[in-house]
Amino acid sequence: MASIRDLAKQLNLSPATVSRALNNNPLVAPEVRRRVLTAANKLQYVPTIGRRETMNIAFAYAGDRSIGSPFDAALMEGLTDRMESGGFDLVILDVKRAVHPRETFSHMFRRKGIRGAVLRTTSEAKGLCEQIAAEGFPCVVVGEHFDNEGISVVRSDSLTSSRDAVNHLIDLKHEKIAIAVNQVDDSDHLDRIAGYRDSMAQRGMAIDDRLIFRIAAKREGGIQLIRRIAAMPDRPTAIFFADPLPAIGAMMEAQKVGWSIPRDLSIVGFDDAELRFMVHPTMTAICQDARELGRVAFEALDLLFSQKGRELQNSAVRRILPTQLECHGSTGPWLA
Amino acid sequence: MASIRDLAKQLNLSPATVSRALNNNPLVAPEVRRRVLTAANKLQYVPTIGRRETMNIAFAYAGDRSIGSPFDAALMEGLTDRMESGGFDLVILDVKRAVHPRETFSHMFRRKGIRGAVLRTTSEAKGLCEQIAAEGFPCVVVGEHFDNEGISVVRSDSLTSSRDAVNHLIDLKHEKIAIAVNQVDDSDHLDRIAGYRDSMAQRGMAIDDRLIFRIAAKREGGIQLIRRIAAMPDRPTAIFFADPLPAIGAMMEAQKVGWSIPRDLSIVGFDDAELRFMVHPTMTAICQDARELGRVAFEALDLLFSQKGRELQNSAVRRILPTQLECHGSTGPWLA
DNA sequence: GGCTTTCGTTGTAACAGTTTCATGAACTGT
DNA sequence: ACAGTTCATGAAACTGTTACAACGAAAGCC
Repeated sequence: MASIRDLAKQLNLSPATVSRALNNNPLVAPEVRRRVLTAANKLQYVPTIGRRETMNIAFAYAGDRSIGSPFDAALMEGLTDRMESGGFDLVILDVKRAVHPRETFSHMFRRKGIRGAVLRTTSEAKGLCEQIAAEGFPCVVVGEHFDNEGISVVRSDSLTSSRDAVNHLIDLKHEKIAIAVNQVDDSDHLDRIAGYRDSMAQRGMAIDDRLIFRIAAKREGGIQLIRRIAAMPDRPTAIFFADPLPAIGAMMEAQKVGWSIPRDLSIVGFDDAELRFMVHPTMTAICQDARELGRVAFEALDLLFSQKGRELQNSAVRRILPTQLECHGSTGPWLA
Repeated sequence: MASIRDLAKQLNLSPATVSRALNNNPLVAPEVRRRVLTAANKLQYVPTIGRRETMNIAFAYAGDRSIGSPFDAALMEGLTDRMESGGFDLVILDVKRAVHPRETFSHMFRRKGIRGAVLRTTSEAKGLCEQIAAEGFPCVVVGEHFDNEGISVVRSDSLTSSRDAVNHLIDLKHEKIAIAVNQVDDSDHLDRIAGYRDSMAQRGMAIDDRLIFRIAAKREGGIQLIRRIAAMPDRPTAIFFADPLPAIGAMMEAQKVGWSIPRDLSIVGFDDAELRFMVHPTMTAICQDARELGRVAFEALDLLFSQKGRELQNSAVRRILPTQLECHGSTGPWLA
């Protein structure tokens, strides 16, 4: 509704200055820029081209750009599925790179004609997402969760399925069950640890903190973990991996060391794509439907758009999708 | 350079009508629209917002959308690597979906403020790419090649490395060497067959057409191929796969059938990502650097932009990147 | 046939945002 | 104190888009 000229009138400025402030032109006083930006946020300014509203949605990386992962690809696929019916276009973005020095994030999005963002983040960049949401820009975070109630989130529920995974291993008579989690903390991964603890406690198993491993969420991490436990006096007989790639690395390395899977070691992994079918033996894994996650993310964003007009505060959306434990060939009974 | 008002003046129309024609508004006579579009193409019309040129580049799927593959993801990663320095944004697009009925492709791109496109295509949609290029819209096709000299192409050279792959198998004393290629024809895959034939002929091996298999480029395709050759009286002892996923499917299925790799069967695959490290044993494969392909694609497009001003015709760019044969654990000498 | 109505097409004008150029204020050097 | 420089801003000119009016041709009605 509010145009640049409306903002200008309200702030006693010229449209030119407002435009410059919004575009991060250095030729504008910092104090004036701040006033313009706060006004733009308060009045829910949306840029238009001519008389048409811009129709871009961003797939934005908040932390390190993990584009290239199957998870992200599937996410985008789901997003575009739903988007094109509404005439939206998807723009790929790295917020840290795209933002100019001393520019607000919402400001950067508006400059690019973006109406809303689907945020991908790593744990260390969570604060960045909170900042964007706090600026009042319509955004949905995928795959993380926040204590902050004001942030819209779409993610999978890994707590329940983590319990299922560990229960599955206990049912198979394993007694020394390890868990391997990404070394950088992340609420979703904390859930997986919580699921592990829950299940162990509920089934009356002792929890040995030395069996909770922090590793790099890459193939390398799994390889190194196998080397570590191979040197242990009484090694675990089953490992639950909270990430896809290290699980695969571990399966390879275990076989290289001469262990047979699942006879000498059972492994439960995590899979967003079809990696579980590409290894030998096929991998028992917790599966999340990343494509569906993308679809739901767009629907959440769309809801946010329609809410934005009516009511401003406390309109956060939270969608939690179930994940499933699929049993394949990498887990078996412990016979020793 | 040319604005909507320039076009209007030249065509004796109002700016409004030109804008409508360019935006596929139905309220414009078909004859008038045709005149506007040809003029827009001739004058190399580029839309601007205010006085600023739009800075969008499309990653466009011409055929079936294969977004979700590691190859595409890596391609995008490479593209964005180079793009952001120039202030460009990447827009994901499905041309068939995005184009309105009776709308030109270049027209659709311009409507969305897109300056140039990187085209991903399947073999059956090659004609679509030729059409876009014929309309004079700056575009680069990735991964295909064309007889048509006027189309800019960035691709890997799979001919040489296909020869290397087959030579490698011949060096290992294999005598019955099969090749498995995607069942839909595609110039890049024809190259791989040509490389196979070249090498076999040069080394004095008989070419048995029954050892040239057409399969689906999915994991399933590889699985079914193994079942087929398991039933053959004198089966091949080595297979060269021209696609990543069936190679992996085949390795799995072969081991399921009880064959040991590489003792009972050698396999050379194809890899755009890191799949070769995720299977057991690690897979000998022809590797292409998809990320680099993306970088080069942007550079080609950038070159096209700068050429466009000076000279109109015959400014097609062709970049062919080398691929490499990496030897791992899935190939070994034939001892029978 | 003459009139009105309707529909399709086009132009005018008002609007969106951006940038060039000019203007004035504040600061700096002598 | 005065000239020169730098910085911030506004007016104006220019993008592209759409609401509204206007025009003309075809169709319907008496």
